[in-house]
Amino acid sequence: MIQVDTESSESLIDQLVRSIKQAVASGQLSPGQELPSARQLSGDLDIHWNTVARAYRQLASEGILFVAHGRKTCVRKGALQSDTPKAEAIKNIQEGIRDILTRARLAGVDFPAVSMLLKEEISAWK
Amino acid sequence: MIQVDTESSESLIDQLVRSIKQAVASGQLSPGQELPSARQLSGDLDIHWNTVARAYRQLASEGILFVAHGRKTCVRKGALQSDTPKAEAIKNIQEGIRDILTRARLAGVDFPAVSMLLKEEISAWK
DNA sequence: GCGTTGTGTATCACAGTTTGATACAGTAGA
DNA sequence: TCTACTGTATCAAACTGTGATACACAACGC
Repeated sequence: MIQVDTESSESLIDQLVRSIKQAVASGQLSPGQELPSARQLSGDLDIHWNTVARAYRQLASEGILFVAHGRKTCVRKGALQSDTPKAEAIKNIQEGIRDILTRARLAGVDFPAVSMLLKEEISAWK
Repeated sequence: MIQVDTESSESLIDQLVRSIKQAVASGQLSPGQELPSARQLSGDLDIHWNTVARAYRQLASEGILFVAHGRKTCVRKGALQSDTPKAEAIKNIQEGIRDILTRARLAGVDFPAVSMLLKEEISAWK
């Protein structure tokens, strides 16, 4: 479920943060649910456990996870009740959309196709 | 038109590459059109000109720009006729979409709103 | 032709970031 | 309370991004 690619130019921590956020947003990880320990997950992914611990801490600072010394890490109840202002979030999403449209056009994929892909992804979402 | 943010965590080169790609994809820069020299653009953006030169080279390696020693840099004719396989491009776009849906859900923005934002961006595209 | 000016290229050095190693400290449960 | 398991803190090595600066090629005016 949670994956990283050692070859990617994106840092391991960023990949972990993104991957875990996606798991939470998609419902693969529910509020309250425990995550594997940093050491255990790092073993599965074949990276250093400190890297996982750092990703956990970053997600905690963003209000997604609950992390405490000596205890298991879990998804924060309320991870899905954002505290960031909507306007900013929307601006952020717009930037992402512009980026996708850029990639699509440069790759010769037309915009109706992108719309369709969005619809598909939405219905694939749990 | 081309902008960078020195405060951003994204590297200057990546920002430039993204920004220029967007300009090409949106038609603000047309195939054949000359870009400002690295030194000139760097002056406008208040960064080192070597950084701009590096972004130009990266875009050249991706087939977007035509760069040659001693000559002005321009948008490659055929920048919009991609040579990357469609299947790969679509996978790439899907990843981008998943990322946007993740951000939306975590920010409490619902999916119909995302669809609408996409429609808006598409119609705003030149 | 030839010099001047403008362009991108190459390479080195410094700074910041990412990752790994390892010692530490808190928690839970037998 | 002891053990096994959590996350935390901190230092060092490797890597990456950026800047400085010397170089080489092209265009243009004389």
